[in-house]
Amino acid sequence: MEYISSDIEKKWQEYWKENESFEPSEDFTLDKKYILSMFPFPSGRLHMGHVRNYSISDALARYHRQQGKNVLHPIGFDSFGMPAENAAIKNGSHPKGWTYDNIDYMKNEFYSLGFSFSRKREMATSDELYTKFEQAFMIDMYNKGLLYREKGMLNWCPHDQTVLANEQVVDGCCWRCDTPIVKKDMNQYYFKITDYSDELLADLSKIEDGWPKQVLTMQENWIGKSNGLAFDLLFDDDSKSKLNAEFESFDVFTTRPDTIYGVSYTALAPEHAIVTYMIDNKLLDEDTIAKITKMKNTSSIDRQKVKEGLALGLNVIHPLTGKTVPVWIANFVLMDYGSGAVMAVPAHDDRDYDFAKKYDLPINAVIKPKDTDVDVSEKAFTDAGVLFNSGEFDGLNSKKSQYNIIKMFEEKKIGAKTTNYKLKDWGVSRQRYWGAPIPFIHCKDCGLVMEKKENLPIALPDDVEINGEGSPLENHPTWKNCKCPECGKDAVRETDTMDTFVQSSWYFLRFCASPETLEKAAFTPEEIKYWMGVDHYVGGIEHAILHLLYARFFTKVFRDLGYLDFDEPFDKLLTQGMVLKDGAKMSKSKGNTVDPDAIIAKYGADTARLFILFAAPPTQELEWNDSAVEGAYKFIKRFFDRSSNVVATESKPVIEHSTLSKEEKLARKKVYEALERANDVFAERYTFNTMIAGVMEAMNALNSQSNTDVWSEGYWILASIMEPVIPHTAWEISDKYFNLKNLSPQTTVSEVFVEDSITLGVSVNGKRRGEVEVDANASKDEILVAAKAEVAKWLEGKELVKEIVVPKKLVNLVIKG
RNA sequence: GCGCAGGUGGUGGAACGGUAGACACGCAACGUUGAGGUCGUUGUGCCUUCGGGUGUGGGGGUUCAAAUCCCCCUCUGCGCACCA
Repeated sequence: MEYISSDIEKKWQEYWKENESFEPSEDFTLDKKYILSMFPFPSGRLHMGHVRNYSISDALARYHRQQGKNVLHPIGFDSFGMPAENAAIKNGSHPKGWTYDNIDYMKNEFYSLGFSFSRKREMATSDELYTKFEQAFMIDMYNKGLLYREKGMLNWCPHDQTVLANEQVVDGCCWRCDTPIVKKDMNQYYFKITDYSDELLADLSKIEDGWPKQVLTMQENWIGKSNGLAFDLLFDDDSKSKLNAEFESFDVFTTRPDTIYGVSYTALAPEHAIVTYMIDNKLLDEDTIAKITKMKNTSSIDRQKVKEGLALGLNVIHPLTGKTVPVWIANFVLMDYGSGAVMAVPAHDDRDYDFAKKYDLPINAVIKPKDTDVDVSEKAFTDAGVLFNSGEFDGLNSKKSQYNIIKMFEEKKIGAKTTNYKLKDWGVSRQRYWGAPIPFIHCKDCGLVMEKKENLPIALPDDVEINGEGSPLENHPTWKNCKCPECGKDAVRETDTMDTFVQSSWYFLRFCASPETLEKAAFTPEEIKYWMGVDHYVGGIEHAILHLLYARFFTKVFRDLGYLDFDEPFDKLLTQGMVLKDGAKMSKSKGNTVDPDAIIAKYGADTARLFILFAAPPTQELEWNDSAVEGAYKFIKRFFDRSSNVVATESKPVIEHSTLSKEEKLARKKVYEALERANDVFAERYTFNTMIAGVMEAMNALNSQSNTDVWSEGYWILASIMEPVIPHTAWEISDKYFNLKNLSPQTTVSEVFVEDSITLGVSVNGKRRGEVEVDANASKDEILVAAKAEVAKWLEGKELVKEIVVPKKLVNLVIKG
């Protein structure tokens, strides 16, 4: 019988659909596994990265299903977002039609790959039902103070005409279209993620066993916690009067209080309130104001290129020495970190050093290495060391003095130990159409008012014109008009929509909702309790910060809102590597893509899945290789063809091992080795490539013998091992010969590992010189006699100083002379 | 600059201190074939005077034994980056 992939795959895909083979049970007493892969954006067609992502999660899902677990393996679409609008502008399509057409197409692709998703839980985040529950959460979060509206300087992408979160600005440019970001002053909604900075950082320890270290580190760096001293710098009298007594002081933060005696100037961000006051009140000359304005309008990338500054003509008093210190503006001081002002110690900070050199400011060294003198004539000395020229702290090391200096500031009540974070609140409003509307209303009398929950969802209007200019909701003639839920007077809806990362921050909770729950609630507490946390989360490393941080944040918020009672959503995270071709990431612009549909048409889904899981371990990059794909196809064909050696049976054949020939014994051993490797791979290593290699070895060994029972037993087990990888072929074989009974937990047989004789490597001084075959029960002395005979020529005339026998592995003889 | 990951045949990759290169791709030879492909068998790290030598980015160390552990260097990829 010939292997015709299309016939077999179609047959089983229909069978799985008709039999609802992959729907999870609602029996919450069963052992569960929640296997989740990051859901896709409905871009139109699957790419190889998708195939890899879902091949990995599907293998996990199918394995655990075979093991008798109640498996939830859902799929959905992250379907709001700008590409739908961009397509609308380009082709005149409607974002909704475009999106749902793409979803239909991609769903077919998924099922043609044989992925074992729960069909009943399919959803898209642009579904009105999804929006309904999400809007209710927004209202809850607002009421809890976790969502707020504020005017501020925002990241604005001039190309996409929308605001971006800090996380979405990459190297000063838009993460989507690479356009340089400009700052724009406007109203924006924020999630108060900074309330959770400490917990998001601390709880990384709760998931460190299940997450890649790289991701943990990236999140840690992103949150960016640093401890230090915050204190006020008081203006001298002259400066106070210059400022019309409006300002007494300003606040600075330092992580190096040990260098405080080295302060030779201070610097404000160009956006600092004192600078703004001086500009507004004409306390600076025209030329200076023009320079500051230019500084403020320079993009963040350009601002990093060269240090610029200006003296303000103000002085503050050093809190410890009492000396006056000049106040400057410096472009490297960031308004949104700390207080937007710094104390500058050029002798011990690289940035301060460059700036001092440029503007000829004093460089006063106060820290030196333990054993030598310090030299700051060429560059700053930024290491920790020993203090000098530091009054009562002379002679202390950096660490000790930091503690003492902070303590002294606290005792004198002129400063305090302070923690700063790089993490900022998450700006979530977008001035776009294709997103979830923010369910808030602006009333002239009542101000910002929440929509009533019974009126949700606030759905998008379909009749919009999308031309890329301004917000279609803002320009819609009627949609935004409404009545105030509080006073009933005319009011207008918020026309901003939510960042699409909001939808992906809780979709994994929505998947827990059973078909019965779907309409009634986002999910029930029982469902969440049973299915969460996600046992295996599979996705790309590119989400290491954005999505994974936001999802962790939402989980903690939902916990505090009382919807659930755990801290972290994803127990284990598997970040798959990229799919490359010719050494570069597959992309349309590079023209090096391989279309999954074409591979399925030519070789079948099983071949695509086998190649992808065999070519590299899942966490590594995967280089596409056409002839290796061909190789995967040939293996499946061989696997299928040789199944003709099997005799149909409904239970695994019982074999009397001792009566078998050497080849037959070896075949059984290889089969059971493959089984043990498979169990190990699924338990912790996920190196499917080695599991498949084990099956190939077993196949090679089976082919070297002709015992029908050994063939049947071998296929009983190998088809079970391979089912998560090549499900169609495995079900076809298992159905034909085993009535599918072998797709179940497999037990090992210890007798196959018992050997009559074993081969040991023999090395002399660690170098391999030969091998000996000895009886399995041979004593150490017997082994040594044989080993010495084997390598006699190497031992001749030498003194044997040590003999090491590693059981079942090797013998090492150490000689001298 | 800081952090993380990594460097093994012609290629993808095995080897969780114990016979380096499993398994596969590629290549070569032979068989099958009118030819090509498929399929099957065999070989394949490098050098070699066929004794052997050498070999996991480079150098050192620990060990009876190191791709694996430790130190230094180097290169590559990824992330963060004027964060005070």
